[in-house]
Amino acid sequence: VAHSAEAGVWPPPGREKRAPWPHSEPRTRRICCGLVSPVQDQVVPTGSSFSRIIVHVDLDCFYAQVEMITNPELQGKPLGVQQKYLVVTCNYEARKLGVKKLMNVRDAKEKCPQLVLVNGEDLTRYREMSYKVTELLEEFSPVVERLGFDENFVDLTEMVEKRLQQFQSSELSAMTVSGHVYNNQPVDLHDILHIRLLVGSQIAAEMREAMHNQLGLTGCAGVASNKLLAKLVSGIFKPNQQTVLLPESSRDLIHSLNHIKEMPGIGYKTTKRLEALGISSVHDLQNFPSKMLEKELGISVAQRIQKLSFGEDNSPVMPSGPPQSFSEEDSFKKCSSEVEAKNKIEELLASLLNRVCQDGRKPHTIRLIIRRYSSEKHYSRESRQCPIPSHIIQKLGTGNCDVMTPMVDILMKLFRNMVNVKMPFHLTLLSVCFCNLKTINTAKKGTIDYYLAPSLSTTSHSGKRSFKMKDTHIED
DNA sequence: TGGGGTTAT
DNA sequence: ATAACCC
Repeated sequence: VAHSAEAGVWPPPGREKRAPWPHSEPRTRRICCGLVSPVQDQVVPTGSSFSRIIVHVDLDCFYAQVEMITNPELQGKPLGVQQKYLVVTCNYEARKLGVKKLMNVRDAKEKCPQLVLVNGEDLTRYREMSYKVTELLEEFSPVVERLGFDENFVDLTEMVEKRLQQFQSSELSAMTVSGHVYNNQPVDLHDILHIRLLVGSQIAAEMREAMHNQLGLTGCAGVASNKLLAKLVSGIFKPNQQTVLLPESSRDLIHSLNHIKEMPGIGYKTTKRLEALGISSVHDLQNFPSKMLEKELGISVAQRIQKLSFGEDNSPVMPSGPPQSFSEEDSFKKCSSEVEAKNKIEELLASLLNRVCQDGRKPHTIRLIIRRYSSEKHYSRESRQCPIPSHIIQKLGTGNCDVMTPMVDILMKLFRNMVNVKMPFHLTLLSVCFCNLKTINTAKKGTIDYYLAPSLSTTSHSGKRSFKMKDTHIED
C-alpha cells in the first residue's frame, strides 16, 4: 500500500476498477477508519494492534491431485504429470520413489519404472480448479491474492478481530492452536498477538477442511504476521498440515534458510548479483551496508530485500480478482517456416478465443511472443503487441462471426515484424497473449457513468488514446 | 526445464 | 518492450 499511502485508501490506485468476478462479491474494500502508521507508512486497520494475520494456503502437488480426482484409478499409484519431456510435478507416492519436480522423463522412468505419466500440457482443468479454490477462500474473507495456480494468501486480520469481539473471556483458557506451532514454541494466552494468531490457525484449519470437503483437495497452510513469514512457515510440515508462527520465533524461521536464494522475492538474477558481492546467507544480507547495497541493486530492490532478510514484509495482500491476461503457449524443438508458425498460432488463438469468450470481458491488446533457438544461451523472449481493432473487439463475444481470420492476419503481421522470414530462422516457442481486458460497458445512456466510461465502440473524438503509443502499428 | 502468471522500468 | 519476480 506504500504507493497509495498519500491517498489513504484501499485499494491502491489502478486496482479498484477491476471487475467483480467470478462472483458478484466486492473484490476490493476500504479498511474501516484506516490510518497511516508513522512507522511503516502503511494503511492499517484501527484496532488493538497494527500487526496483521496472514494465511498462506499451498495445495499439495496440485496438478497431480487434479489428475487423481479426474481419474480415481490413479490414486495410490506413483503418478507424474508430464509436459513435453519433463515431469513437472508428481504425487507423494512418486516422490517416495525418488521422482523430483521438473525431472527429465527419462531420469524419472529410470528411477521409478512403475511411474504412471499423464500429459499436463493443457492447463484448463488445473486453471478451473485453481479458481474454485480461490473462490472458496474468498468466501472466508474477500481479500485473496493468488500466487500461481496453487497458492493463495488471505488477509485474516479483520476476520480474527471480529471473532475476538464475539469471544467470552471465560473461553480464553480453553483456546487452542490448530495444527503445529513453529519451533514448538509455548503459547502464551496472556499475549494478544498469540491469541490472534491462534484464531488465525483455527480459520486456516476451517479453510483446509472446506477445501477437502467441497473440492476434495489437500494442502498446507501457514499463519503469520506477514506474507513472507506465512509463506515460509506453510512449508514446514508437508503435506497436508499447517503451522503457525509466533513472533518470538521469526528469527529462527528466517535463519533456517540455508541460502538467500530460498527467500521468496530474491530470484535468479538478484541471487547472482548478491553472490558477486559475497552475500550468500541471510546473515550476510542483514549485515551488508545498506548504502552499498543500494548502489549495487538500486534503492528499491535493495531496501526491499534487506527488509526481507529481517523477516519484514509490509506488502499488502492484493486481491487478485479476475486475470489481467490470458495466454497460451507451446514449445517445440524447431519451427523454421512461416506456414508452420501460422498453424501453431492458429491453434493457440482458437483456444484463447474460447477462454476469452467464457470470461465475458474483452481484450483490447494482443501480443505475440517468440523464443529463438540459441545454443547454450539463457532464456530470452521477444514480443510484439498491438491494439485489437474495435470492430474485431465487438465481434468477440458473438458466436458465428469469423474473428479467427482477421486475428491471424494481425498476428502474422506481428510475426513478420519480429522475424525476418526471408532469412533462415529457428524458433522454439510461440505464445499468444490477450491483455488489457475491459469490462463490457453496462452504463446507461444519459448517466454520468455513460459519459465517463471509456468508449468501447465509437471513434475517439479526443486526442487522447487510452493505449500506449509504443504498440506496433499494423497497417491494413 | 513447461505453461502459465504478476509488477516495475 | 523488456526484465525481473512467482508458481
